[in-house]
Amino acid sequence: MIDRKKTTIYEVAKEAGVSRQTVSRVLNDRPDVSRETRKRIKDIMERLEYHPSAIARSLRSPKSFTLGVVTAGLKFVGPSRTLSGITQEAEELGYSLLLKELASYSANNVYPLLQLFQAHHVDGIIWAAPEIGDNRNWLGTLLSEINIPIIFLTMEKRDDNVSIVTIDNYFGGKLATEHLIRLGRTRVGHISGPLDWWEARQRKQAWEDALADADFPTEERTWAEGNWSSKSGKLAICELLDKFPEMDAIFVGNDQMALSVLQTAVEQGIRVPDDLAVVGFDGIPESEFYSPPLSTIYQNQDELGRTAVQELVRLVDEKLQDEEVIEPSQISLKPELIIRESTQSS
Amino acid sequence: MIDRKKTTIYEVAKEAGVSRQTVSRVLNDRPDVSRETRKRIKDIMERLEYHPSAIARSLRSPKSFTLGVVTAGLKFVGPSRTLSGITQEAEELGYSLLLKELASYSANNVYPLLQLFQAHHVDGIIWAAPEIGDNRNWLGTLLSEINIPIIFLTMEKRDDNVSIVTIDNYFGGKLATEHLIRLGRTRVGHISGPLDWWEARQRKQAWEDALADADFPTEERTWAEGNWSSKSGKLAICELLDKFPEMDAIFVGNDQMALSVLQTAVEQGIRVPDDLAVVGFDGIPESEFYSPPLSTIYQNQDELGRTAVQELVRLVDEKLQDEEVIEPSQISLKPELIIRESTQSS
DNA sequence: ACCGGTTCCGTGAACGGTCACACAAACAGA
DNA sequence: TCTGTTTGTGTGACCGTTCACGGAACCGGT
Repeated sequence: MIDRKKTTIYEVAKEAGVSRQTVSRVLNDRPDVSRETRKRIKDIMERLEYHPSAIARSLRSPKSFTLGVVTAGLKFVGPSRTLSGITQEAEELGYSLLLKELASYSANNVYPLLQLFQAHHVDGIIWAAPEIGDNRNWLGTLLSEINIPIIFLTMEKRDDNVSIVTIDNYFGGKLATEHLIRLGRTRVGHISGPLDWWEARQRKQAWEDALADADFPTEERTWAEGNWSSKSGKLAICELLDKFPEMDAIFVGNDQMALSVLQTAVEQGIRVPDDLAVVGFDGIPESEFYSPPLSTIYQNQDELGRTAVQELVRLVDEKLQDEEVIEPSQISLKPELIIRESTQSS
Repeated sequence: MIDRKKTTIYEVAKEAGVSRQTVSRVLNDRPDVSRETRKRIKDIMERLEYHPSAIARSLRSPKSFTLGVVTAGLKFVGPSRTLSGITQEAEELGYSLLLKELASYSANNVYPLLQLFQAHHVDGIIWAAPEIGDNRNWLGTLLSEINIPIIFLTMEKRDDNVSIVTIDNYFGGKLATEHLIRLGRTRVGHISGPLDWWEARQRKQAWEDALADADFPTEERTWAEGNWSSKSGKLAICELLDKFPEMDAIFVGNDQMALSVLQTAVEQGIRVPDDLAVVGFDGIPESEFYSPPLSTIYQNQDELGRTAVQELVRLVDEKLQDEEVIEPSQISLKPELIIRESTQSS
């Protein structure tokens, strides 16, 4: 099947009694080859089990059909779901992926990464690592120097022409908080994600704004900060119950932390939703099987990844044709509210 | 920083007044270049912001420093944790990764995949997709024809010389079941994963064997099959409570399904662990925050991935030197029992 | 019989490096 | 002084493909 010595275009050409260029034309489905010759060459390629070398191809031609992907925090559900969407869509569009996971969230090693991608002639780059602290500072300086289309996931809209695909976290936060308000809750607490994450800030801001719109106060003592993990959620809910004992509802920054809220409620004899209504964020499949089932904001990370690939490929192709001036795309996907028993008794 | 037209080895050579070969020698840290020349060339490379083309390099030289990775089910926790370990270790060892996710678990599209990896001149392949049904049938026929080292994750040991790194699922199942037996439970049920998965079969077999060793019977009515998801766990536990009402302990195939067991216990007024002791499998971080906290078998998937990369790189280097006869490695990592309140009241 | 347009195919160069080898200078030992 | 070895450097070919040409054969139309 796969030979020790791989067959090249030359051998196919010799076998068919044509030049290598004609074989190349067949390979790329160029029109200027006669029916019979094409057929004959294709048969020979089949028989010789010839497969073109992607490496040699990307060395010579402007397109490599390879995309670079930067991710971070693969051990968490969100990033890996997104990556899954990316792999599937890339497969369908005929692209391979060069994957890099950022070990830390800091920005210091961005340049070598871009360098590596360029060394591998990737056609485009998907930046799927979360926006944290100043780890996007390099954008201003580096981005203009790069000749490779980049698409960013989950980051704030900008005025410069950067292409972005994101999930509307602010909208999601509004959905969650307004749902609680509509239930008649007036003292709504919040456990945020780490506030150097843009997503965490968006969700928290939405919580504040929604309550302000309804003329309910938010204070320092009505929220606490976690780091997305269940463990941090545990600490946060304990702190919050202490600071804000009259709390009758809570919007938690993600489902993992919300799990700890439910556990703590059980331990302390707090009835959910009667004493405390709980809404999470993410909509992971397990949330339906918490006790009680968790109301949450579902974000379709799979689609996020797929959309990113689609847009990036569009950018790549546009660039290859127009040679100049690509309009950047800024796409925002809307999350959805899922109502379960942690806010509404059945 | 990153120039529009990338600089090549020629420009560096011209600037330094030497031949391209000398520059290449500096690039590869060959000994036969004088101190001063090396220094001068390195400075010039710095100044010109020269970076070698990985593509051109892998076209000519026997090593590409790229590994192919095949994964499946990235949206689940296990595979993505493993992948995370792979990315980190590959990064440390200076390898890039070409990632492919199998859309389905069937075996039909293995050949194109191997073909693709070969076209990209990968140095080695990590097969991190689970062994399901007959999706490893291709091994016998294809493997011998391939000239690229492959390492398999999580599969049964074989007599032919295939390199494997795996977690000892049978051992983990023993740990879990024997723990329950030691607690004095005599009617231990089981919810398995899908039995076309090798891992699921191993865990179930261990459950049977452990109970047999203790002279407790296992019957058709004392277990049920799930598909790893919480949803399937829900169905399974309901079925099992019906078939096997006197059950006083249960070993569940993974933590997600165990979550549903706990939820169902709450709903039906079954006290955990008093009426029913529960052990899961995987040791996901959330399991500590279930109600009650879940006893489980922790498997270090991160290390699994790291080990796989280490072994693969070893194979690659050996092959490059010896030209023949590589001893295959079969490594088995042991999971650990974590005892929490779902089996032992605090 | 001449011309322009298709249709089909081939040749040299290029992509950006590395490999094998040749070779000159410097140094050592006899 | 001659030979042998080490040290440092350059030249041509090559990896496997595509690009920019160029050109032959055939067609219908005048």
